[in-house]
Amino acid sequence: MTAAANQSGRRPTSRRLERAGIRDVAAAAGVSITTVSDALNGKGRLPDETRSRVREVAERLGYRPSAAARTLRTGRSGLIGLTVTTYGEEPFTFTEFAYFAEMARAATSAALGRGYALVVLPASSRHDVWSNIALDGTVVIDPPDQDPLVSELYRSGVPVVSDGKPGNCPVTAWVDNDHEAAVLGILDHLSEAGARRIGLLTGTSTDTYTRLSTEAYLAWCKRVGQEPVYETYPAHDPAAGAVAADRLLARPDRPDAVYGLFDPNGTDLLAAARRYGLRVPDDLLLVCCSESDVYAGTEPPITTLSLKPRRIGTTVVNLLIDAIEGVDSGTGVALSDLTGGTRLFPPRFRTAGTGPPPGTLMPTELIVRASSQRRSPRTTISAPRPPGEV
Amino acid sequence: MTAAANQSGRRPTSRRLERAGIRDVAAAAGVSITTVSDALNGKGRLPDETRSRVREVAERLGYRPSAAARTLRTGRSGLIGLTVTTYGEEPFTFTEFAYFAEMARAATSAALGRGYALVVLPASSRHDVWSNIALDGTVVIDPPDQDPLVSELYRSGVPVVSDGKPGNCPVTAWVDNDHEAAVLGILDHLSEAGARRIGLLTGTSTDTYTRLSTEAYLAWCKRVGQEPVYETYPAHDPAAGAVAADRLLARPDRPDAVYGLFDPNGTDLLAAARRYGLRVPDDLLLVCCSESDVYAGTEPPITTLSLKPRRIGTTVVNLLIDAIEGVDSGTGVALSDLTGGTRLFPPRFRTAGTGPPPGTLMPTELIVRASSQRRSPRTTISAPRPPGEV
DNA sequence: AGTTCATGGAGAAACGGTACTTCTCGCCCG
DNA sequence: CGGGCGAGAAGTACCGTTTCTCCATGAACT
Repeated sequence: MTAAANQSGRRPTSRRLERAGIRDVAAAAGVSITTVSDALNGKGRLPDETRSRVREVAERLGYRPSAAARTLRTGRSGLIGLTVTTYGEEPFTFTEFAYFAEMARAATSAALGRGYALVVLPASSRHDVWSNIALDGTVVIDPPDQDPLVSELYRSGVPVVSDGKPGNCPVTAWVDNDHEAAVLGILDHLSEAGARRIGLLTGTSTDTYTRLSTEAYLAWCKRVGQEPVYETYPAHDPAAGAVAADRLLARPDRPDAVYGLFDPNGTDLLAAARRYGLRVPDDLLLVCCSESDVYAGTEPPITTLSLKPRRIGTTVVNLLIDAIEGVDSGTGVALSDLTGGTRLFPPRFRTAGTGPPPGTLMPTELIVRASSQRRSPRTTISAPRPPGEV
Repeated sequence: MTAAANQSGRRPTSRRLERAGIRDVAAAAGVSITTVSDALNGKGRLPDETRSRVREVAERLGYRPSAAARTLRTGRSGLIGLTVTTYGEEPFTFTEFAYFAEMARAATSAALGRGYALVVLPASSRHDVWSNIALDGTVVIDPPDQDPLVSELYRSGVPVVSDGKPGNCPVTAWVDNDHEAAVLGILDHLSEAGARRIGLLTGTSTDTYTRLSTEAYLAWCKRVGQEPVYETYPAHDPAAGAVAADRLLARPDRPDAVYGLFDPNGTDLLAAARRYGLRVPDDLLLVCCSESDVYAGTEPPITTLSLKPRRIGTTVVNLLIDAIEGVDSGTGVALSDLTGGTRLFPPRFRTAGTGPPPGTLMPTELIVRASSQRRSPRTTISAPRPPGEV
């Protein structure tokens, strides 16, 4: 059955050593290309015998369907963009901080588990790079207010799910930690450990994380009647953190406990404390937000707040893929409900409509170590573990 | 000029709110789609007036060319795969170690700079994920001998460049550090600092890095007449490292200097030394291979070997894109030369032919800190910086 | 006046699949 | 005995670009 591909008249020029196409398989198996497509994709009504025969022929010919052609026809590429923010001159902070690294890893893994692959794209990349890639959807990390990129993606119909509650950008959905609850929890924790004046090391940027956390701190201060004691610095500048930590401990109204919002704050504060002869936790209680496990090994070990980035990454991707498949699957599996808005943990998805995009708040986890306890150190107690993986 | 797209008779069904296509632009501008394509891509012979008019119309309509269609037609997707190895049960070690994280970041950046985006793909992902993505080429990190994935990619004509000298897989090109020179340099450095018996903490896996480094160590021992003192452990198991470090220092023939091949070895060895009451660097000289800057802050700071992952990532990607564009550009910019084989720093590219794939060896950098010096600590001396960026 | 040539642009064939629609049977049933 | 039905499979219109070929037209040249 060498009814070659040429017989179909579709290949006028002599075929070079190019890859086998679906037509070659069809010719070799003595069936139509429709049958080949159906057999390989498990569609259509075909007896198992035909199906397996076609598959075998395809295997023998080393046939690999063209992803480009499939994407063009089906409108789905199986590609998800992972937008990473860019600070300063460096292309992006992707993998710079443990948070992003872990989040990205979990996101990649989750996407792959559902048959999608992730494309890493800095938000600042040239427009042509973005539009040169067929994306089924995009995960955007911590979008700034009015991000033009996000707006355009959203407008052009590409689902966008953000990690971090978006400011003014329209997104399909978003996921974030309950930063307010986290900060309040830490402040209470420090209070219970005996802190009388709790300081905050925070950032100058206006992203949601910094803003919500700082606001929660200020609200707490007002509530308990403590004068706020905080220092700010540009979080993306690693050197500035040490300086700010020093400033905070050099103040006349020096705090006896500090919460640092960013990953390196723990070591910065520890070093500053050492310079001022302050002993941790005796003279100074310390907590910082970090995903790094180096704080389990510092002297003393430092209590950290984990944002559980893996959980976030997984959730974000799943939400995005739900949106992609829900919206486009045609069957219209109406998962829609209510009017959208913030809800707690078990994420759901809203298919269409107006109003605020649905958001999901994920809990954080406080890993209590010696630096925030005046007695019985070395105990590691976690907040009650919520359901869900990771 | 509402000569609508329907006039062409190509859109029988009523157009919904879909994105504008090139036909819509052509109709709106009153030209043919060829002209639109040429105008937008800077091709063809068109007066500037037409060009700018078409561009303006396209802009007004919010036209974005379909990446899928372009890919199908041109055979180029602008996508590069970044294959990450997978250890144990975790999906992949991507971003697990600082080396990979930095390398990936540099690779992403380099690719973007040349108009390509990176797709992160674990080597273990299901075959269908791989073949579902149109890749112009692939970067593979540390391929194991006879990697079937790499073989198939290579066979199907996709350029493959590996980070790490490949074992038996055919690749287009590869980049690696000069591990032998690095290890010999460290051993000499430790010797000069007064070490009499240098131990090695190495891995059990058979990847090139581990193998070459260990062999270099053994060769050095034989040359200087020292009995080898080393312990091995599965490098992907973080807990095993501490145990192995302990074993090494518990030996009757305890070394007075140790080089640890993996990132966490520094802290592991430091902790083990403390347990045995050994002072660093007085009783024990320490060097480990790491990209982490925590070793600048340990007590004492630890001398590290940096593999300069950013430089590697950049080089790998550039080599790959050279291969992609060199092979397919048709113009045949014959960069070809010689017969291929290992060469030092300035990377070149071989277009075709048989024989060993061209490899590029990149130098490493020893960051000397207190842990490997008996006198005058705190000095940071680098190896002479080679040309090239980063 | 007829041939070149450059200019500006249109036509249509791919690219390689997928998904409707249609066709041909053989069979069952009224 | 005709029509409906369902299985098995083929036909073919797209998906939205790029690119190759070709066609006018007018100016310049012989």
